[in-house]
Amino acid sequence: MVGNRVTSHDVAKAAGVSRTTVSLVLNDVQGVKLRPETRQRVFQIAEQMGYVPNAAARALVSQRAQIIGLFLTRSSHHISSDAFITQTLEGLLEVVHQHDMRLMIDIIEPEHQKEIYLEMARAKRIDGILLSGPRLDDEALWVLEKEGFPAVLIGQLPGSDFCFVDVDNCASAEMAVAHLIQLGHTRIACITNANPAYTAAVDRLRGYQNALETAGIPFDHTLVRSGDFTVDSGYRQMKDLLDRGTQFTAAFVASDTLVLGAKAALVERNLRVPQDVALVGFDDLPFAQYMHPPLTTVHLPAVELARQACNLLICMLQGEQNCSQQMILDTRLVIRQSCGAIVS
Amino acid sequence: MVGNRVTSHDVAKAAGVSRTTVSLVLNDVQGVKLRPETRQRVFQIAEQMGYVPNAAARALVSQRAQIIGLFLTRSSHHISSDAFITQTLEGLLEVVHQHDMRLMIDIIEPEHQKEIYLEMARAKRIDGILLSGPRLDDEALWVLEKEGFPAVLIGQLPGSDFCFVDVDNCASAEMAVAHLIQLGHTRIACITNANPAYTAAVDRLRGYQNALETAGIPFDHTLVRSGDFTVDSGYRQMKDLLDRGTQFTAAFVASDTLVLGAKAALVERNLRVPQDVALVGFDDLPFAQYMHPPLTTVHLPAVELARQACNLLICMLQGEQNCSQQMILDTRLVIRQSCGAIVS
DNA sequence: TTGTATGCGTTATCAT
DNA sequence: ATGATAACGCATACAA
Repeated sequence: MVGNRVTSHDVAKAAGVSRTTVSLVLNDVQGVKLRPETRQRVFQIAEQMGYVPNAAARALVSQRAQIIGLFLTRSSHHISSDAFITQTLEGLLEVVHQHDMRLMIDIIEPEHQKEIYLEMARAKRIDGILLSGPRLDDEALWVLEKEGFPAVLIGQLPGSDFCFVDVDNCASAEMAVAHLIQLGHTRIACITNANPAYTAAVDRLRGYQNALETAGIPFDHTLVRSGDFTVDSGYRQMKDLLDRGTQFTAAFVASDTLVLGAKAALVERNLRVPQDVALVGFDDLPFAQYMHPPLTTVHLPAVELARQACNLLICMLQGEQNCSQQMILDTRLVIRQSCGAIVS
Repeated sequence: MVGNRVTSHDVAKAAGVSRTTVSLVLNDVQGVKLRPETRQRVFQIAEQMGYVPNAAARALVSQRAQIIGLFLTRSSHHISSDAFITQTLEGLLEVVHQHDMRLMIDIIEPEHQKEIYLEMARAKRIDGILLSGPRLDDEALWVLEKEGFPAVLIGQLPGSDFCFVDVDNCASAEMAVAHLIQLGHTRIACITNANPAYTAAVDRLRGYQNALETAGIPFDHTLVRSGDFTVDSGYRQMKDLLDRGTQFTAAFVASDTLVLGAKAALVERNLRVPQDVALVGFDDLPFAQYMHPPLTTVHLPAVELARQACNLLICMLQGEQNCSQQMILDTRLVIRQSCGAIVS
């Protein structure tokens, strides 16, 4: 029973017609008049035999796999605590379903196997690529661009012509830090969400710097730490900041995931939020509003980001020219209670 | 440049050999002696032309897509806050890479589109199925079983012969609740992780009941609420429990994700953990140890669960008979500080 | 309105 | 040691 599936040939034989007719009926080809009774019979027999056209054969002849590939530029070790991924999946699957396509998912380890998606593209295993979190040091990306393979970035890659959907990470971070400054803070620590190979990480850091500069607060590199997507890194970096005795009254942590860890490090030292240290996050993950105190954070429209990226890619796949090339979605600062009241 | 890829024909022509030779060289077919210089040249030219065999053509002839399908039985609305998914992905991708296969992912909405994976199976779009969180009311599963399509469940489906990898949800929950009872609690609330269509949810609830029964504590249905995977549901159900004035000194929340929400509801009422309400979770998600107080919870080896399930499936795919059919992985209660000290 | 023939790009079975 | 040829299952231009 395993392996030998029913083919269009079987259906044709059972229905007493040719394979062509079967194909015509099942694909509902327009401009072809078939006798209703024939159509009816074929349809019914196909149904009852459980016939489903072979995907490989169909892909081979149609030159489209009907699959889009999602690639995550995280090392496998980091993916398990990344809430952004599930939000991306939600948006993607929604759109993918609408277009009767499928989603293939993979991660690109920074070290090796960088060319996985190049291979998948060349093998036509996927029709298009969605790349979440492009890295500046990703060489395969430039090849991809040169070959003109349909791709959309969730995030940005300065200097490339890729279509992308993103938020303004820099301005958003600036907004968050400005909020802290407005509350009277001048010693503000910063823990980035990832290492500087990720464009989003450098942009958020730049936003932090801009806010400082605008307020005339000198930049102090001893207040800055680099995270790596995980809760644990948030804890470690905040602990390190504390261990070194660096003085600060507020912290901008560039990802809510890391905030969880950072807050734990604070609590461990009996430091209260927001009385001793005000906290601003980034992403507005589902749990942010349920933290104690509820977290003030930059709302990132993650699901929508994924939806738009997927729509854009599918638009390109359908050969449309008028699909807008690059989109920046709005963020907003969601003020809750982790920064306390305004001290004007 | 888009679409017209280089084929084995192109490579053969450029190398001055036949397509057969190209295939032989690139697939490193054993038992065939090719002149080293020919092999060398073919290899080099294929490399420099960026030739990658067409996946569809290869799948068509080899009858294997080299893809395994992961199906999540969550509605799309629930997936975005589900940390279990990312852990599953981590384990899966690791194994899938080892075997040079790919991963396709999809969700099965409870309402409709139940037969998605049946179609993917019949279309041979995937070689095997990994189903995370089987539901009792999933009819397509029985068809799948009847057709003998390779599948492994992450979770269990009583009454079916599917291979599966799971933990003993009942015993684990019982262990967690027993811990609470041992600490002197008798009024213990319970918020399940999902609705009763999910086998894991009913098993965990049963464990709760067993612990009560063993301790001679009467079951009180007013202490039980049903969650739906989300942080929000944890909040709502705990709030509801509180609103109704139900008395309890401890709560077993069958998923750490929901604990986040449940704890927020407690805090909102100025109830302290563990002094006023002791809390035990389930899953031991990455953030659990960083909660305040650090969460006592049942450690679920989620990544390992996925790894084993994937190994099992690939084992079946390779036609091996000796792959163990069903596995139960160990859990353990990680005692942290959300239950306070023993009040003996 | 329906059937025949061809090609999609590969692998596998033969010959040479 | 290498090349021609036949599937794999489908879609489709073309013939009937």
